[in-house]
Amino acid sequence: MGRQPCCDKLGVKKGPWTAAEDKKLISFILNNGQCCWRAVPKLAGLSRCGKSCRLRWTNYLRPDLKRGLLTESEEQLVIDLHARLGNRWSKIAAKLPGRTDNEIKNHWNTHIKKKLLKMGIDPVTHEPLNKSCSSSPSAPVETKTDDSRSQLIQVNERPDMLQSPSENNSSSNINGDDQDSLPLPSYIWEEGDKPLIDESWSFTSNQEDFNSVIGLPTWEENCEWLLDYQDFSITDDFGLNSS
DNA sequence: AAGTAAGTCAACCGCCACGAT
DNA sequence: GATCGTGGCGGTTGACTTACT
Repeated sequence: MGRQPCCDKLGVKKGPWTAAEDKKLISFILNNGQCCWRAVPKLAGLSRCGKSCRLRWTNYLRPDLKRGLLTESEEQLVIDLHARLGNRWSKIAAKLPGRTDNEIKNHWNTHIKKKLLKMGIDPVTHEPLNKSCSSSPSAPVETKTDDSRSQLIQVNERPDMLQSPSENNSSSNINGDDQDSLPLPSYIWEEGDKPLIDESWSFTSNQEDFNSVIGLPTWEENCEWLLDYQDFSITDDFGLNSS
């Protein structure tokens, strides 16, 4: 029988998104909220598949995303959660507000995996590479022989970190070098636009309280950097006005 | 300066879960 | 209960960037 493709492949654009496409998608979602993704491309005037639109939105355009590298504590949390959950990136991402599963997955594969291997830890089992089965993978406790292990213990002993990962991040500067945590490309926001906080990415009933706890910017803050960013001479019709 | 290797990350693909019918 | 449509997830790819020779 076979499934219908999520969208007919003919005439569907693939590859990197352009600024104009981003803008179309954003303004559509701002005006209509997140509805049936299959219909979004048609309604928004995009030659993209609905899946692609959803991915672009959730992984890149969502206004509540943090950008830039994961902090030490976020990384540690990812390691701990991975030890418990395995490759359930979306579950792990759910514990790190402002981070996407794709981002965490990428970071795991490019940074953390290597780091663990260097430390002599199997990134799959979270066990030391040289000894195979000293303790259960889901319980990284007891041994305090090397750094990473004791770090795991630290996290495990702090279940509070699971509640508010950035609490001990000195959250206002969650990335340490947060300046390079690139903001959402602001060319896509109209000045004065204020994305509606859809329930799907409202974490609590009181977004502001939540943000203040976990270190996410409020909308006002978001708009501030958006406007600041616009001052960096991003002016033309959706193209980046580089240097 | 040019060529190559390694690293990074946005985006795609295929599968699965789940709700509607 | 079976089928269909849709959203979501995890694995993978490939374009691009950076580091190295």
